[in-house]
Amino acid sequence: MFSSLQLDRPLPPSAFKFITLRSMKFEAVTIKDIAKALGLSTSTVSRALRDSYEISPGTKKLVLEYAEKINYHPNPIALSLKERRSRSIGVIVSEIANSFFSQTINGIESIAYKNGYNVIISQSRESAERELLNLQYLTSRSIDGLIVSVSAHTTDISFLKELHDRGMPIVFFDRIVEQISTHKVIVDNYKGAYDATVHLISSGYRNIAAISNPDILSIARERLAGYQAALKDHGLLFDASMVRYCPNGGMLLEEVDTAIDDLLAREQRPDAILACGDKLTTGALRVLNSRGVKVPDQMGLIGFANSDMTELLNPPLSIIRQPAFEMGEIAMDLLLQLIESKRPVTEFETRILATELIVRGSTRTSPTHK
Amino acid sequence: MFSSLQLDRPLPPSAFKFITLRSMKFEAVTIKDIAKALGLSTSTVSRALRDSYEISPGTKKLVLEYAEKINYHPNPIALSLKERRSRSIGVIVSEIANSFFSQTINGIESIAYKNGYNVIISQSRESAERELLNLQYLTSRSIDGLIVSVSAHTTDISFLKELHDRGMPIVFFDRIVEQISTHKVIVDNYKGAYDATVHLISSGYRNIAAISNPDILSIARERLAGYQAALKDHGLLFDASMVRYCPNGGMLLEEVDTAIDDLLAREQRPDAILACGDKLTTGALRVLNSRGVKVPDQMGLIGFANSDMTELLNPPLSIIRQPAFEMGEIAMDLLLQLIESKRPVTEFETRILATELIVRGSTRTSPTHK
DNA sequence: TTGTATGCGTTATCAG
DNA sequence: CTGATAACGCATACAA
Repeated sequence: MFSSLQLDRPLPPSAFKFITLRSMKFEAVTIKDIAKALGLSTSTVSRALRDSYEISPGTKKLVLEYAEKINYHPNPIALSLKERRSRSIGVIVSEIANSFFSQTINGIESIAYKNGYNVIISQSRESAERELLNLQYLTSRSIDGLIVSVSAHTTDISFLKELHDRGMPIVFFDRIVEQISTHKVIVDNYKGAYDATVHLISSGYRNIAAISNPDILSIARERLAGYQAALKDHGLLFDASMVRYCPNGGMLLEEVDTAIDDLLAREQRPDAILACGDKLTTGALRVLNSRGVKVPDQMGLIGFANSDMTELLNPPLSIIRQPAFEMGEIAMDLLLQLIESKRPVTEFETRILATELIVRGSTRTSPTHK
Repeated sequence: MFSSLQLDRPLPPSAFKFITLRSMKFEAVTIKDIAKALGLSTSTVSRALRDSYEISPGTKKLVLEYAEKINYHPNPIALSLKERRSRSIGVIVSEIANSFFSQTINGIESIAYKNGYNVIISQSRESAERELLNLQYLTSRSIDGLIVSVSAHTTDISFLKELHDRGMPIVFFDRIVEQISTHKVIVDNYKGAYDATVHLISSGYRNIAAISNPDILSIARERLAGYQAALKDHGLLFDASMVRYCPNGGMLLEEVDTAIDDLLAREQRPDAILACGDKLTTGALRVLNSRGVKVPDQMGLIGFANSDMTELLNPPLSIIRQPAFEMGEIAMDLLLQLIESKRPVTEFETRILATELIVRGSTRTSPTHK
């Protein structure tokens, strides 16, 4: 059954070739071709195709049938030039190969698809320079709108601001820019971090550290605020030195290494860690594993995470999950409103979605608190 | 430090609004604006911008400086219309939110970016219909080329074939279409599966089952061929009933459930499983966990996987890793060759990359075999 | 009901 | 060295 393949399968993983022919460029059918073939003018054909009331049923039928037959499709580029809209939108994220973002893009794409829009994706890889380049590139590609989650290093928002001021529809999600008034989609980061911290506390942990994205990101500040409030509400002291920042949001392995090692080396060593970002959660877990620190017995850990692999971890890891797909859907939806609103937009929304606290497995000790 | 945020942070996760004004549409600067402002003709401006030899240094300087000042960027849509190329390529994968594909897209995007190309992504979600729709949509968007990994259900390749025959540059990767002669990028699936199976055998497993993508995919056949050969080379019997197929490649949870449950219910129950696809690997692990079957003590497991979470699993899981990023880079590179070759292409390559067998953790029993 | 002319932004061809 | 004009594919105001 599989033997044929087994026999003629070349084993060495090297490149091999086979010969074929390939010629002419890909040429599309135009309205002109139809007009010529049918002895009509291009305008008549155009109108027939758009089902204009001015065209007789006969010609209409003739044109439509012929168009169908030769597989005519209007050239979207010509249309874009005419309509001054490209029907494509740009998305900027820090990296595609990150569950949260790929799920968000998934949501964006699904709504875009339904509405006949293309999604053009580019990654900043947490570099503000690259983000700016992408931004310039995308806008020079005449996109109709932009969905953005800024990099961990973005401090200069002047280009985004100018873009917005000049009328480019923009929707921010997750890592938003607070200073720009437009639609925004975020989760309740404060509550997510608060609840997660409370979960750690009620699991018996008392000395809870946090690792965070850089402070310039609003999500980082919100999450830390939630963390801090939870500590306070449960009579625990907030110690700023128990918070470690990773400038690249965990994109660099070393920064998580040092953050965790720093915490482990403290004389008052934490008994649990709150990881305030997807990459930070996986990073913390990786480092703790490699240092031989058992989670959750020797160190409690909870963090923001979206990969479906987290449910397979053993011992199980409790996480704070963001509704990534829905965030993408909503962002695209809001963007479409901006793009397609004829009149000036006067109100902007900030959609705050709930996070999901997924508690997995048993906790280290029986709760001593509440 | 964080107290300001903590105070004014709205706690209930509901939508709130604030008022702003927003008016005019986003209008780009054109060559005409420059011409008018400088009292020149559009052709002169165009030539000055392209640094043509016919233009005097004085005018050139004038134009360039003014263009810089008012932030001129050529309209790519007008350029596309003129040059009959869009400088964007289409990518079709089964789903973005899958580590393998998102890493591949990462690679594609990085090469595309360097060469001034846009990447337009769409997902088939393992549906042949949706794949066809996407294909029609992308080609009607006048893309310059296509990078495709077909869905698990794709049997009718006539549209792809016609596209290719009409001159559309196409590169296949991973799930290739063997019948179409063009560049292809795959890993040595046969060897990957062979080595993985040998690893299971040398770990002491003797009764090795496999779960696979549908047989119509060449990668599925190649992997099973490798599996089968490894069994044979080690004196083990191949039993076709030990192979279970998941029609949707593991995209549906139930299909993995039944595949694994079937295997567990056999009178001669397998002692190990080879999972021949990323989704199948995570799926198998999920089901085994939920059924209380301990890996690797009660059931050996090895599979194709790309998520970086797999390294955090405990007990550790050995996997077969595909160099996803590199595959993307190579695919984009080959596509650029096709797009930018002036003369007809006469030779097509199939790049076969090596998989990486990542062995993690200790094996269940000491090897009884070699 | 159909055809002609114009413009979207750009470059290429041809004149001047 | 610079300017006018046509063309890319399409839609539409205007003419017939």
